[in-house]
Amino acid sequence: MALNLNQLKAFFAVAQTLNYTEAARRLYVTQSAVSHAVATLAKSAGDDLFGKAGGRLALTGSGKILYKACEAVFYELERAEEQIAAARGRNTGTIKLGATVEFGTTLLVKYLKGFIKKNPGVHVDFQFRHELLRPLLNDELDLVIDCRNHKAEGLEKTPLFREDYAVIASREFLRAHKVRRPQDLGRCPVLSMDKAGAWWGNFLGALPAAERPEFKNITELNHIRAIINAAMEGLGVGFVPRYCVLKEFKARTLVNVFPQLKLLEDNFYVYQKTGKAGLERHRNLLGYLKNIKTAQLERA
Amino acid sequence: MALNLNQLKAFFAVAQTLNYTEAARRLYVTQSAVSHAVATLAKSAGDDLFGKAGGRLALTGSGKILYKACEAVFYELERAEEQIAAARGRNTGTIKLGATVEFGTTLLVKYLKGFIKKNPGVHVDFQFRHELLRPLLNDELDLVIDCRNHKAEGLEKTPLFREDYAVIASREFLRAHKVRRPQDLGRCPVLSMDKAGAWWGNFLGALPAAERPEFKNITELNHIRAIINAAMEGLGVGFVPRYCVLKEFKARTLVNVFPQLKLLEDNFYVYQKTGKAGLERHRNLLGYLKNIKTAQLERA
DNA sequence: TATCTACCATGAATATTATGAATTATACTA
DNA sequence: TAGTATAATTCATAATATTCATGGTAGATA
Repeated sequence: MALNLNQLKAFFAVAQTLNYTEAARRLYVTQSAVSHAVATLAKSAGDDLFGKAGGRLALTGSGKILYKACEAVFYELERAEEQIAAARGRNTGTIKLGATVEFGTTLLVKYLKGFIKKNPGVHVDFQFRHELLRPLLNDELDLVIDCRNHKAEGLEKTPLFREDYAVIASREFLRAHKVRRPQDLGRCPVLSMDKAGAWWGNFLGALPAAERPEFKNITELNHIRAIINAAMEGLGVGFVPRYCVLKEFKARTLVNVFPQLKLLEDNFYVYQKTGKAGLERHRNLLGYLKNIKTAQLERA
Repeated sequence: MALNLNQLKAFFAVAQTLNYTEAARRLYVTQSAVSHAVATLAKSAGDDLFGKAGGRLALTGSGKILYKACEAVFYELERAEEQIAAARGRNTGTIKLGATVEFGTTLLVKYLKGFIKKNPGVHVDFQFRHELLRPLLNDELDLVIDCRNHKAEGLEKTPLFREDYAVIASREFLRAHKVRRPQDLGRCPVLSMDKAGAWWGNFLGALPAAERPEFKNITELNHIRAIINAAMEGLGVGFVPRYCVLKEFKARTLVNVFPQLKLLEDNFYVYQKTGKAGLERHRNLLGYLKNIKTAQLERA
């Protein structure tokens, strides 16, 4: 079994994407090259590495064993590479950083300016989307900032800071719908990230069962900025992280509907694969991110 | 830094031998190939991996970092390779087993017949020498059985069994030298593995200080079998593990000089690099070896 | 069922990379 | 200073990886 890093890389990419064509794209070679590489590797391993389960590509038992080894091997080599550079006074490497759309576009890019300046050798790429877990798991992203609670094998989670939420609406809307108490929202159009209304969970959870409104009219909007704008237009009440609407509160274009209500808070976490947690550039970025305080966010 | 396993292997071999020519021999390629490989690797790492300290080759800082990574990487890959084979019902791989000369040649080879039969896929190579630690550390040996106490970074030690020693001499010799008590050995020719007489340490340590003989006449012989044969020829008194001379005692060609004396015992240990301890073939062999009881050795 | 479409496998040609033989360079030794 | 052991070079060649062009297959679509 004369192993070979190129073949292992090809195998690893296929294993992560479960798609030869996509793996080839990721490696900047042709699909044929990947196919050849994996075939040769399988031959020298003496066993097929991929099989087909219901039309889909899937790792065989041997494939799974090799995949684990590849993870360890590549992370180990990456670590060594970085250390060698670091020992010579250079920090290097790329961090593919993921975050939710609103947080990323409005705050993260601004706040990270300092980190990027401090670490000129480290390149940071951004991906702002709602789906963050899968890209993290198959190495499309290295580091992810999310307020959702993920659990997965080999994933490391670091708490960052707390965000609190606010119920928002325009002045006119409130007047028109006569909103006084939480129950009143039952008869209002409600803006939510999801049709089921789970998005409002933190709000509902903060209320005694008797006072919980039952939403009749939910409008789905898959971006927080869209919810904010819709609320300003008087299309409904929204529920968003407070840091997103500080300006609007100040400009009085939006109202914090229940300012006295103590809402359950969500925690922002940084997620990364355990194997990557040892990377210096990851540790540096994490250290930087940990200094983010909600206050600073509000100032930003 | 486009790494490559061949280059890493070349580098690793050079790092272990600190000699390009020797590394080449080990990899079954020419010195030129190794030189090329390491040079290319160094270029892509952006730093020299070896430097010369007083004419001797030595790892640079970057080299040391890479060496650590290589260790992890190669052991990881080897483990994967073995697991893949094992998952398909085959046990494979080679174990380079080291032991002291006398123990290895007389007992180990016999006793391991069972293991070799049970594990047809696993190949065992033997190296019986006195110097076992260094070959173990630079991977010339995978597993070493030794009664000496070694301590080194990243080395794992498993106790096997105890051996006890005996002072031996021929009947004629004892008569001629009138040996009755330990002190009498001071005026006898003494057979030892080392000129300094440290070999007899366990014997001397078993005696109260007052009864300790001071050897005047030490003959160095670097094989236990040689000591035994010399003792039989009447060239001196020897000090050897009891299991080596059971036959001679029975045939009355040698005498157990102080049978009543409770000699300090030495423990036999199996040593292996920590990284290799996870290998299945290692675990199997260790399990087999642990079943060795002194009694069985005597029967063998 | 015929026809797409999105995949992956294969074979031959080509580009790239590793290796070996021979030689030169270097450093230590006597 | 020559002698020895070792590493670096150079250049030709062998081995390997990659591409290009093509064929095959399974699932989806009409």
